Amino acid sequence: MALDDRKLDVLRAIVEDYVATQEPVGSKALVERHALGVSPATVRNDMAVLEEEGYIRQPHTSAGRVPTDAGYRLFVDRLSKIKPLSPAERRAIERFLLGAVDLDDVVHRTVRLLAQLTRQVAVVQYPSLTRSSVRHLELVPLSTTRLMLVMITDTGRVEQRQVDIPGTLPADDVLELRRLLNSKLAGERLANTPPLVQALVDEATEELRPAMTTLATVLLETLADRHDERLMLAGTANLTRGGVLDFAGSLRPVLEALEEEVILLKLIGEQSDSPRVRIGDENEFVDLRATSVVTAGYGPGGQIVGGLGVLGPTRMDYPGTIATVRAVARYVGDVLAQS
Amino acid sequence: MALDDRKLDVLRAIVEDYVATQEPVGSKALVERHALGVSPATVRNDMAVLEEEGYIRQPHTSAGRVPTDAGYRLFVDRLSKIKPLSPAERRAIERFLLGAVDLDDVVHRTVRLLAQLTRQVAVVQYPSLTRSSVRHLELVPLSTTRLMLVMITDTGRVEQRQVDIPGTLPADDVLELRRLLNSKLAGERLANTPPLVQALVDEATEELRPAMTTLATVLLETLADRHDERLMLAGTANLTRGGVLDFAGSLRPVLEALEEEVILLKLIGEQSDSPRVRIGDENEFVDLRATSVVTAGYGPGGQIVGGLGVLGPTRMDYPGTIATVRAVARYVGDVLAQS
DNA sequence: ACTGGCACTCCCCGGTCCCGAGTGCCAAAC
DNA sequence: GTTTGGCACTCGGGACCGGGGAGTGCCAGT
Repeated sequence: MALDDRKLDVLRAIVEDYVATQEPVGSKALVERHALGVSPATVRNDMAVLEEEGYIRQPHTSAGRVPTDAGYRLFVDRLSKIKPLSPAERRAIERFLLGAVDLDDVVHRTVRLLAQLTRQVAVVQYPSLTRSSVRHLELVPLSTTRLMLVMITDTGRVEQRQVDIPGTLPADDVLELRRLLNSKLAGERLANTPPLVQALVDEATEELRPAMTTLATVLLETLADRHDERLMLAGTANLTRGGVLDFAGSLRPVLEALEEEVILLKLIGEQSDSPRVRIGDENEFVDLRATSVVTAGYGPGGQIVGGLGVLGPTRMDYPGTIATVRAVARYVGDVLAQS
Repeated sequence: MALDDRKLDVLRAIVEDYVATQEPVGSKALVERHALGVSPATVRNDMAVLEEEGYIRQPHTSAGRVPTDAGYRLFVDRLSKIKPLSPAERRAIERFLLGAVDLDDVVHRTVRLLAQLTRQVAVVQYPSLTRSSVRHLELVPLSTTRLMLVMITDTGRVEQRQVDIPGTLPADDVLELRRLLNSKLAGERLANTPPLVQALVDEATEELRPAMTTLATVLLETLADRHDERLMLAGTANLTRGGVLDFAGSLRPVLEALEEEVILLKLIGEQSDSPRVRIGDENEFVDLRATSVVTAGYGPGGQIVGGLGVLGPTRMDYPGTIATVRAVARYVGDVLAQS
């Protein structure tokens, strides 16, 4: 059976009421709170259809209805308009992010801002190294056989590694190594550097070859392993709002999933510009089947360099959350662009 | 009334049993599990005294006894010997920390290790800037009017700031600025730098003065404001072990306190070498009155540069936790020393 | 000083009952 | 055909109750 407009209205009303009250909503309460223009009995018939179609369900016989994941999905896709943020909210975001002094500070402020605005758990990924470009490479001699390699990217990330050089290295050679590294790599996207790094090794003079080889190894490792990706979390306390009841039984698995960076990176990685919503069991991680995740990519000038998002109970304010995530992602992109 | 040895034994037994079982312990169970050599009735008399003295209490009439905060305190101070860690544990710590590639990685691994070993919430403070020394300062030109100032410390911290220079700055001047900064500041403890920075400004030539002044401002800000201190958290999921029951009613306030970096910094800041234990309401933060905190300072070669610790229910395994915190703090100090 | 005995207290657990919200269905009305 | 009012029914949740049991405090005896 196709769902006519009124049934969709009923579904929307159920979602909105349930999100607001956190209690199963009955037919009578529905007609009282919303101007549906029909009687409770009619609403009951509609509800029966909606239930048959899998959009709502009863926690137990003779309780009100609660949206299913499919119901939320339909609501998000077709029934809700993204609320524009109020000018006050926009100003708050802007003011909060503009004071940041470095990338850590940007990420830190962003994640707290997101958690505060959405009243949920927020996650922000640092700009991915492979999607950044080299701005500058620096070599700092620590001893005659040891260097610190510092890489600064255009997204503000600074990576440092200690490198043990085979044999000793005169100061002039260090300068020459630095010059070579920067002339070849500065401005390049890190994803493109492996062949360039190899070329540096191949072209190095006899004296510099061993040191350059070591440096190359370290550089490539930096890109290859999991150090590429970092992230920051905030707002876990928000999981306990509205009683622990939100999370069927226990929020333990959710907290555990939040500690697994691999999981979080999968959630917020590979994003597009506009927010993506995963509802309940659309999520690939079983521990998060009671939660919904709203994520978006961010980056300077439309180019995506990282992801961010929030996580909360499936019973969440989707329009508001989506609007906030989108707005914050954009502002973060702007902040990164101007630095 | 003074507490004779047997009463202290009884208290110790109560603490140990309660920590193990998480249930109020009665006189009968006590004589069964511990070789006290007396009858339950005698133990009951002792318990009555211990209760009168405020070391234990009954949740309700005719339940077993539970240690009070004062009871735990006495236990920690006089009744428990620090368990030495097993060789296997020591090896695990060592292996886990040795693979770290940079400071972020050290802190990250440390906090996860602590959380895992103690099965509680772990906090690790980054080495405090004011207690570190400058290893190197680098200036990277971003444009003709903008520099990035990168400061590398001996504890591995790397701080970066963007600096807008009044007027344009030739490449040679940048090199000269860098030379000046490093010659004056390299090797100095950051706490001692403010007068040195001022001297740099005073001694600067006409051309360099404006740029140097700006750089000085940024440097001093970096030390002054809260950016000095950072920290990392792990193991919040452990708060939910043993049911939510641990935390009288709700763990909400605890999670909220954990989000307040100011609170955490106060907890783990200003540490001495040996672990410090705060039990229940000894804690200055009301939100943490149901928790105990075990903290220690760490740093290379006995010099303290930061703090770390764990937080859990007052009902925790103090000897084990103290031993772990101490061992981890030492190993972190070693790792920092050799880098 | 320690112990065994004993009465007492009070939590916990299971069962029962009642209430109310909400439903499904049906026949009547529009 | 759709909507509506009526009505019987279901079931969760809270209140109430009563027995069992763990644990205690106290006392008299050794």
